[in-house]
Amino acid sequence: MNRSKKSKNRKLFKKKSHSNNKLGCIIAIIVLIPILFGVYLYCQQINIQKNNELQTDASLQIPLGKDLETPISLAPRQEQIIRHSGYTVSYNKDLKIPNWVSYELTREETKGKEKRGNRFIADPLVTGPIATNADYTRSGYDKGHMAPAADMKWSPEAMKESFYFSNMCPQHPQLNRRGWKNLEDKIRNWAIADSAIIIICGPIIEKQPKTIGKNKVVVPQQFFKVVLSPFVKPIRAIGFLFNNEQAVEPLSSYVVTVDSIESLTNMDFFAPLPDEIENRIEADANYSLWPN
DNA sequence: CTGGGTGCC
DNA sequence: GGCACCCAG
Repeated sequence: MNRSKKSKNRKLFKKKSHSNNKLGCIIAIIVLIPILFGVYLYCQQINIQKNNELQTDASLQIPLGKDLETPISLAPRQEQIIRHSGYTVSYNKDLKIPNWVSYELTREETKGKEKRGNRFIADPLVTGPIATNADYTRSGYDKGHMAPAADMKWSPEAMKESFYFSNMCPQHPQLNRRGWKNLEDKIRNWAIADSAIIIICGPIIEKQPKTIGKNKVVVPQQFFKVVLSPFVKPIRAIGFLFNNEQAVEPLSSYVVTVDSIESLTNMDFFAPLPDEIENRIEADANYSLWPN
């Protein structure tokens, strides 16, 4: 009896120990999985940092972030600067069009799948008059996006914002649907190739501009686009200038220096860059340096 | 909302 | 063909 009890006890003990081991294993796994996952994420982070170091010339001390996207106006003018999630706009209520629109497009953002919205509406953050659909209807001009919808596929919010009239200019159909669109397509490819691209674009207005619609929406004479590839070595920038008319020539024929667009618009682009770098890249207009 | 138009990869 | 820019009704 004694023996039997002892044996039973031992059995019980053994059984208990076995069950403890099992429980221990499960707990260990539960604890280990998040730890391993954390380590994995940390390694990825290191990798990303490493890649950025590889792609960026660290010695240039390039300040990253929104400031590079925001041009400085050298001449006073009507403007309301609005930062949307997908782009920043300087809206001009006197002209009923933007002075400029800027945003950064990353490689990741180009992979977005959000569908084109097509709902053109007033910008809820604009104070003052703004264009309507009726102003554009049968005007002979397209509602031309400055920040294109196709660059906002990464977020429903950004997609919606891109259809605000603060992001729209009267644009010749044969510019909007051809030269301008071709440039947008090209820049998307550059964003993929160079990991990110900073884009600033807008209208150029003549002295006595034509207007359309009841709201007298100003019809720009020209459109500019300046592009910065901040993560390549050497860093590069390029400018484009289109007349607001049919644009069917190869994109290279619309290339100008960023400097020349600064003169035309009285704006300073990419000011946070070290002067030496800024001066060099803004005087350069070499289309062949850019990815295909 | 749908249908139609055009150009380009 | 699909996608991008749109237009009109």
